[in-house]
Amino acid sequence: MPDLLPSDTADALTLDRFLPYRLAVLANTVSKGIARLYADRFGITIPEWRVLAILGAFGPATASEIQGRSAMDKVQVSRAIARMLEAGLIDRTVDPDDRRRQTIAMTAEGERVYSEIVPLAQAREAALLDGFSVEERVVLDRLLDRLQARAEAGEKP
Amino acid sequence: MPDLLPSDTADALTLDRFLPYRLAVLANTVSKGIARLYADRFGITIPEWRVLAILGAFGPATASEIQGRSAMDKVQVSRAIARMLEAGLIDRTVDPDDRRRQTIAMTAEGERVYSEIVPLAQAREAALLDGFSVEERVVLDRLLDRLQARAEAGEKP
DNA sequence: TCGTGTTAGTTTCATATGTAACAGATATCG
DNA sequence: CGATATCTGTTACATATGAAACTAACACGA
Repeated sequence: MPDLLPSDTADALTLDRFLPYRLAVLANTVSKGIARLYADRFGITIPEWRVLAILGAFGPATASEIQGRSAMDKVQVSRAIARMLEAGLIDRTVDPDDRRRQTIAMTAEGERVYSEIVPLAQAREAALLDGFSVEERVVLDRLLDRLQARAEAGEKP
Repeated sequence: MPDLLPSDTADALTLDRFLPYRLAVLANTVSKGIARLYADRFGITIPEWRVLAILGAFGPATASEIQGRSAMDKVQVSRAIARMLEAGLIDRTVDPDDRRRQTIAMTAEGERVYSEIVPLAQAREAALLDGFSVEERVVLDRLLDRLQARAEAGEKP
């Protein structure tokens, strides 16, 4: 019998078929694999990579914009920024109109690291999806979006 | 193509469509939702819930068996066991044939907590899949298994 | 039975993380 | 104006985590 179907045995729960557990294990396996791509080579962490990815995709941004686009909380963003400033991957300039805000931009070094990581990350994503047909990728894409929406909907009540 | 902005480069990567990132965010959203089910009410953590789930599904087991069935490392299992012993949810008996091994079993209290959590967890899983047809559940099930296999395959090389 | 190697499980230590408190800047409303 | 609220970002503290060192028990060959 396939899993994820309404169970006939009412109270049995097999951990390795339990969707939240499977998602946690899968995400963890994938994250570790990706992190190894840049942890050793560039000495950056997952939050730092995410900041780079946001800046690479959208250009300079404030910390709160990065936060909004990355599902990281502001403490994670603040700490990632601190480390990246230290490492010379980004610089920041205070917004003259609102001196609370600081616009973050990649340095030339940050751009260089970014442009090296992106192909590695994309190759890893492609490897994950190796053997998936176009149709399967579309289905996966939609199912993940729906799961995310359901997960967020279940948060508030 | 002019290279005015990083986002103009051909190989741009949009974080919120990047599969590893999406999996991480989804798993995190789901895990937090589930954890709230038992964190407040029963005072147990995710590793402890996993130990309970293993014991509930397979019966008494040693720490290393729990480890093998749960994708947790032995440190996590050891710490979960220590807390659960303290809380009276499990007890352990030294294996007379091999005194390094300790068989872990739920206490009556552990069984009670387990039997209360299982329906909550299953309801949460059902809520996640609400609106998914049987066919969609089957497809999701298979895609997740294949992704997990691909993710593990990408670990070694 | 001694020595070496292996296994089960625990502890240590350095780092990562989340919550909450915080400081500084701006916004609002009387 | 001026008091208060709100926003941006940082810091402090307590807890969680993972890697590696460690202890105790067993295995097995010389």
